[in-house]
Amino acid sequence: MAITVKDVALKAGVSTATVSRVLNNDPGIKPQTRKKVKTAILDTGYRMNKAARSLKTSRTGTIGLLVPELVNDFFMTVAQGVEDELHNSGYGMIICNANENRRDEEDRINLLIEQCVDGVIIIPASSEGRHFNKLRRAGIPVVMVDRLVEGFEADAVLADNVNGAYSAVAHLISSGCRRFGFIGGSLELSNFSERFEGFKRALTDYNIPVEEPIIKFGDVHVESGYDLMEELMNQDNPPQNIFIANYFLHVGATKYLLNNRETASSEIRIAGFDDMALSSILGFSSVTVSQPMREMGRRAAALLLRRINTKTPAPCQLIRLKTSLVTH
Amino acid sequence: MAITVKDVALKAGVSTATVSRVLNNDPGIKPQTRKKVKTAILDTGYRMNKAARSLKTSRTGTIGLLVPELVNDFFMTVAQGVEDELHNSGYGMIICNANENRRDEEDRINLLIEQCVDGVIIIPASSEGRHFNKLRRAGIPVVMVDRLVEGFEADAVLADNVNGAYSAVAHLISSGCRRFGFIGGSLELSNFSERFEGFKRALTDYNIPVEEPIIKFGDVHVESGYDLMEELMNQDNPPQNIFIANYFLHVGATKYLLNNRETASSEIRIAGFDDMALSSILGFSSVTVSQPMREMGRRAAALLLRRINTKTPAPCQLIRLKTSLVTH
DNA sequence: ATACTTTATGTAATCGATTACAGCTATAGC
DNA sequence: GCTATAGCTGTAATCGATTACATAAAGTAT
Repeated sequence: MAITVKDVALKAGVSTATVSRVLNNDPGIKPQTRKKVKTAILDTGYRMNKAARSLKTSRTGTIGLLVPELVNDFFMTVAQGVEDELHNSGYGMIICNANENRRDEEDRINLLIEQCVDGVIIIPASSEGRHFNKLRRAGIPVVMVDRLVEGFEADAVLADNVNGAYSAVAHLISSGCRRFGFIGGSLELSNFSERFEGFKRALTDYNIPVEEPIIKFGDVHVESGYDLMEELMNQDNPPQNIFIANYFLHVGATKYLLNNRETASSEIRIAGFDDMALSSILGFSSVTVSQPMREMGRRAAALLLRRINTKTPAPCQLIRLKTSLVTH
Repeated sequence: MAITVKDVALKAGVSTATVSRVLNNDPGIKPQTRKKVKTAILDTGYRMNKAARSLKTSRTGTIGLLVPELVNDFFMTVAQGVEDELHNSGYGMIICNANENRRDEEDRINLLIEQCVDGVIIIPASSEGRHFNKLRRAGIPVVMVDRLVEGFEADAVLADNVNGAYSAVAHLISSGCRRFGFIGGSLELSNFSERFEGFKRALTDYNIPVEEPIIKFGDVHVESGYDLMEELMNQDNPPQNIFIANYFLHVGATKYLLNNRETASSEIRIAGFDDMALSSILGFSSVTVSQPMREMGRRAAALLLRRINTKTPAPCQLIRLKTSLVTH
C-alpha cells in the first residue's frame, strides 16, 4: 500500500540505488537524473520509512530527552532549547517523563535504548546515576543538564549556580539587608548544594553569620516551599530576607505569605532562583536569578550532536553558563 | 556488535523464530523452551531492535503528541495524562512542538508520519486543520484534544466549555455581581467560542445585558491578557467583574492589576478558566473553572489505542468531560 | 497398527532503504 | 585508435525481527 523507493524508481526510470542517493543528497548524481527523481518523489507522494533506514544505518535521527516531570516550566524551557537546536539539524526528539522516581527513570532509559535513539539528554531526577551506565554500554552518547549525579560521568551543561546565588544575596545585602533565611532542595542535588554554597559565601564575604535554624531544606516543590516558609515564620525572630533556591519553592513560599498576611511582616524580601513568566507577579519577590534555560537546552543539544557525529571519544566536557540578575 | 535474536537463538539452542515467539508472548511454546529462551535473553543482555520490528510489522509502539507549545502547564498536564495511559499499554510517546504556527505544525506532522507512529493526539494550534488529512491518508488514527478544527474530522476529547463558563459566571452573579467584562481568545478557536457562549448564556438567563465595549478578544497569552485588561480598565465605567477565558490571559490580566494598584479598584473579582498550581495565589481571583486536564489526556490516549487496535472504522466519537468550580 | 489431528519448532522469505561493488559511458591522454 | 580514468548508475546483499509455511513429533480415534 505504502509508496517505497521501488515505486519512485519505477516512475523515474532509475534504480532504487539512485533514488536513495538522491534522498541522501549524495554528490555525483547527474542534475537531470536528480530532477527526474525529485519530481517522481513529489508525484508519488513518497515518504521515507525511517524504520527501514534505521535498520540499515543504525541511526534513527531522534534523540531522547529525559526529564523528571513534564509540568514544569523550567524543564520544558530547556526542552524548547533542545528542540530549537535539534530541528535545525533535522533531528527529532522523544521526551520521556521520569515521574520524579528512579524506577520510572530507569524504565524510560530502557525505552530509549530500544527505540535506538542516537543520543540522550538527561535532567536527572535524583543524585544517583548508576543506571545511566546502560546507555554508555549501549554506545549511546549522553549529555546531562542542570545537575550532576554520582556514579555516572558525562558531558554536562550547568548554570553557574554558585555565582548566581552569590549575586542575588549580595544584591540584597548591598541594599541594606543583614539577616537571611535560606530555603532550598536537598543538598544531595548538585544544583542546590552549589546554590547553598553561593549563599554562604556571600554571607561570609560580608561578615554575616550563617544561623543554622533559619536554613531550611526540603524537596523541590510548591508544597515544600509552603511548609518551609511556615516553619521559618513560626520561629522566634524570623528573618526578613530569604533566599529561595528554586522557582517552585518560591511559589509555595509566596503562597504561605499571602495566606498569612496578618502574621507575616510585609517587609519580607525574597531573592529567588529562576526567572519565570510569573516570577514578577509573585509578591515579596525583589530579585531573581535568571538561568539561561533555553540556551542550556541548545548547548546540550549541540554538544550531543557533536558527540554523535564524532566517533573519537574525547574527555567529558562541562559547560557552565552564566546567570543574570532580574530585579522586580 | 549488538546482540540479535540470532545470538539468543544460538545460546538457547533454538531457532530465531522461537526466540521471536517468546519475545512476543505467543502461546504454543513449551514452558521449558520458553524458559531456556528467557534465560538466554538475560544472559546475553539482548535488547530488541525496534527498527527491525517496525519494518516488518509496520507498528512502532509509539504515538505522537502534537502540542502548540511545550512551556504550558495546560498542555503538559494533558501530556501527563496521555503518558499515564500509554505507558500502561507499553506504548511510547513522541512529543512535538508546533510552535504556535501552522507551518511548524505541518512540519511536525510530516515528522510523525516518517517516524511511523501508530497514532497521533493533537491539540491544534489554530482553527484550521486541513493539513491533518495527511495523517488520515497515511492511515494513522488521530484524536483531537481541547479544540476542534475546520476541514478535518476526528475523534475528540473536549471539556464542557459552555457549562464551565456558565457556572463560573452564574456563581459570581449569585454572589451579587451584576456587570461583567469578558476577556478571551479568538472566537475562531472552538474552545473560546464555547466559553463565550456559556458566558453570554449566563448573562441572558439572569437578565443582564451583554455590553459590547467590555468584551475583549485577543490571543491566548500572558501579554494579551495584560493588554486587554488595560483596555478594559481604561474605559469609562469599567466592569468590576471579569470572566477570563484561559489561564494565561488570567495571569496577564492579574499582572496589569498588580502593576496598577492605584488606578484599579481593589473590588475587582475575576472568574478564570483553568485551575492551575498558581491560580490560587493570583490576587482578585475569586473562582476558577477546573478542567480535568489529566483525565482528558488519559481518555484521548485510551480512545486512540482503541482505534489503533480495531481496524473497523467507526464513526467519529466526541467525548465531553465535565468541569468543576474551584473557589479561592 | 493406521490415519488423522494437534502441538511445537524450524526454514526461509520478507519488510524498505542503504551501499559495496560492478559495469557502463564518455572523455582524456598518448 | 586504444587504454586509462573519472563519472554515473545499476545489481544485489544486507540490516534484525516476524511469520507463512513446512516439518516433525506426539497424541487420538478407529
